[in-house]
Amino acid sequence: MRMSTKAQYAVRALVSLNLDNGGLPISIKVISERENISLNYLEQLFVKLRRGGIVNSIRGPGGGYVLARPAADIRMDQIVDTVEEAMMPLSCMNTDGSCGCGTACATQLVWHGLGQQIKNFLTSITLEELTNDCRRQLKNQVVNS
Amino acid sequence: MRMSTKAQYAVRALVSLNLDNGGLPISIKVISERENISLNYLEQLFVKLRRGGIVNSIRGPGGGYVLARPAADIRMDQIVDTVEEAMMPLSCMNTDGSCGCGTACATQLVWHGLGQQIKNFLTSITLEELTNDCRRQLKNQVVNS
DNA sequence: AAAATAATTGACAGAAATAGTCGGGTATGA
DNA sequence: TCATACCCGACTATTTCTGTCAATTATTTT
Repeated sequence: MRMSTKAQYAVRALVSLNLDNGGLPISIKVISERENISLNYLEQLFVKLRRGGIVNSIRGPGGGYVLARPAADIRMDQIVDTVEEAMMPLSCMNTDGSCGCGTACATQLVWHGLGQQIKNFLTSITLEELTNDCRRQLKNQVVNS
Repeated sequence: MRMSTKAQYAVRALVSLNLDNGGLPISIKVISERENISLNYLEQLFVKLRRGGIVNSIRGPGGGYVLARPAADIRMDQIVDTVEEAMMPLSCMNTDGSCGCGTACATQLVWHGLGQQIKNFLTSITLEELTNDCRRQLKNQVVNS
């Protein structure tokens, strides 16, 4: 059971994007340096995020990316779905969607239920909340130093 | 986000093992045919399951595998943990466990929380429950045919 | 208009994990 | 002693993940 780095990077990058809002677009070059993620790899992710309607791009000098809607309206599951193709490509499914098990198969129910749990959890968290958590952490770091 | 076929096969195989209990051991050859899973691959899984204390093996003719304890005492998370090495090898962790993020990183909290959710879910289901679900399904199939 | 900036795109490559195979070995009951 | 069935390690193929490179297109500033 694992979550791809794609999803992890995408979330981090979006938090970073939302963190420092003067309303101005931020280039992925900046995010790449700040988050220590390969520039070219980030590009790929942002292409998907743009197509998925999570961010808008602004070209030319001074350009970059901005959120396509308020951070409070962007949920974790949307980010993950956009960046990874299939969440839980699952089970004893044949390519046609039928069950390839020899015996009747109750285990499908389990994986399906698990998928729902994950989905529910990710749906319950917005980018705004996540960013606020991050702001709190940053503040604590300053206080402690 | 995906669950390996290892985990899926292991669960199916164990349900199959528990389903047909005359108290007699069942060979993986039978399970392999019944569940349509490669024999040699199943062997690998059962080696792990045995080492993990989920099943016991009985060698020689008429031998096979039996559950090492009552199905009601075998939980899904134990099966998955036994058969996959690392559940959620996670995050922006460096190899030493520290956080490799440039900025303070709240996203770790999310993945950690997600891991807990998954764990909780899998912990809440026993092999016995799963097998009963399967028995119900089989009964319905007979009625409908 | 030209130059500079920055997004856009697609092709490609290396590494790692996964899935599955093969062949021989060992214990055991009939 | 023979057939059965587990035991084990090495090997291979495939896929997915992660990341790189190069060329292009669009936009703004000068």
